[in-house]
Amino acid sequence: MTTERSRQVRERLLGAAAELIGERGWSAVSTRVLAERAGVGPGLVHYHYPSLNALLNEAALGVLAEVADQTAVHLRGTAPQEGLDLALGALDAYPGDDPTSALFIEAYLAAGRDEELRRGITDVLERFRAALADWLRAGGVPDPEATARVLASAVDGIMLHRALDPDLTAGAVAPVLRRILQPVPVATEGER
Amino acid sequence: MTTERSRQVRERLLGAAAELIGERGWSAVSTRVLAERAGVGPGLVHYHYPSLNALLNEAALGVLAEVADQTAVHLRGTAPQEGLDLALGALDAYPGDDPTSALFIEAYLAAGRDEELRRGITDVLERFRAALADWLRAGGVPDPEATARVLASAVDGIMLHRALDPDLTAGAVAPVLRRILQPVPVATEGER
DNA sequence: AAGTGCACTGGGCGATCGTCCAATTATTAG
DNA sequence: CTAATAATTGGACGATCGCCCAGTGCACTT
Repeated sequence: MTTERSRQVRERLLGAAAELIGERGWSAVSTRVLAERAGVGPGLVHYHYPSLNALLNEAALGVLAEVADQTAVHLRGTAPQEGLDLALGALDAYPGDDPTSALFIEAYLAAGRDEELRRGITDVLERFRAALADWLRAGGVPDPEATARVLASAVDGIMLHRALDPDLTAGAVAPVLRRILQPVPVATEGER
Repeated sequence: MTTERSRQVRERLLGAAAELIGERGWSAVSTRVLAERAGVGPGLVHYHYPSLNALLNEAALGVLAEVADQTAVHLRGTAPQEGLDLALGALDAYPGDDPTSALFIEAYLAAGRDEELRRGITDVLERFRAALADWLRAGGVPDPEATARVLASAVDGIMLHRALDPDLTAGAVAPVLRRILQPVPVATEGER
């Protein structure tokens, strides 16, 4: 039987893994530093998980799913422009060189080399894109499906670049990204 | 003295490094597999380069600079819409799960953990963003500086997502991304 | 108190890591 | 052709890797 204490240990291991993936990079996380960060013996990793990689997969997927679902919930019910500002503001909490931002990118890369992780991330991403498309559709944004894809990619791209370009703040990005949410050439009456 | 033959060997080492970074990930490239891929003895790596990481830095930076400069040249003189289609078409040559795409992302991540690499990539990126901004300005796109930043980020983000979303083709992305290049509906661009 | 079983420790296993270096080969200078 | 220098090899070094496992501690039942 699995006790409450062991559940807490697994949680600490997952938390330590999420930190270390971002700090050191996916393939540079070792069982020993992971165990040390979690405050347990080195052998515990392979007691609770079949392999180190399985632990890393679960840790990364957990963080991704949590951030994605939480973002989708926060967006629900807001107008496109308002929601965009809100999402970008939340993005400002991740400076780009923090462990969480790096974890996202590391997970995407690792997914290209691990079939199981790829499936998991694809599921999370598909759900997030669907929620994003619904939100865009409700806001009257044209071509919501394709727009959702591009928007999700662009936000991750900004997260990726932000570590190398401190000027890439939400304030600088928002006015440009806003154009994506507006209908094409035909001049309608201005909002704002 | 450095002979022609040794120059070719260094080139083969750099080429092998660029491949392996994309295939295995930055921190999973070892001196021995690198030397084997380049067809030389394992000791040659540290004969030509002070460390393995120095070789990886130079290899990644070389590819990045080449792609960036080449893209900037191709864009020069084209109209915004036309150039965007051209750039996205060229992007289709990288399916997302190919070594070159992954190399880009790996290099960005590694830059967060290596000060020297960070400086090198920042230079390349700054040059590319400046060229992109000039091109946008010539095309009459509003706020060319910020637009260039967002566009560069978005393209990298699409490259990142493409490995996980085969539907993210140039054809699906272009119509959405095109909106970025268009002025906002209401002519007067007020500032706050 | 003895028994049972999960949680956990710490060290051992062979493999591989980055780096270094003596020895060997290829190239060039005199 | 010989001497000198550059280029290259393959193996050694200690450290670290993922994984495994015999042994210990602890909570709970009987």
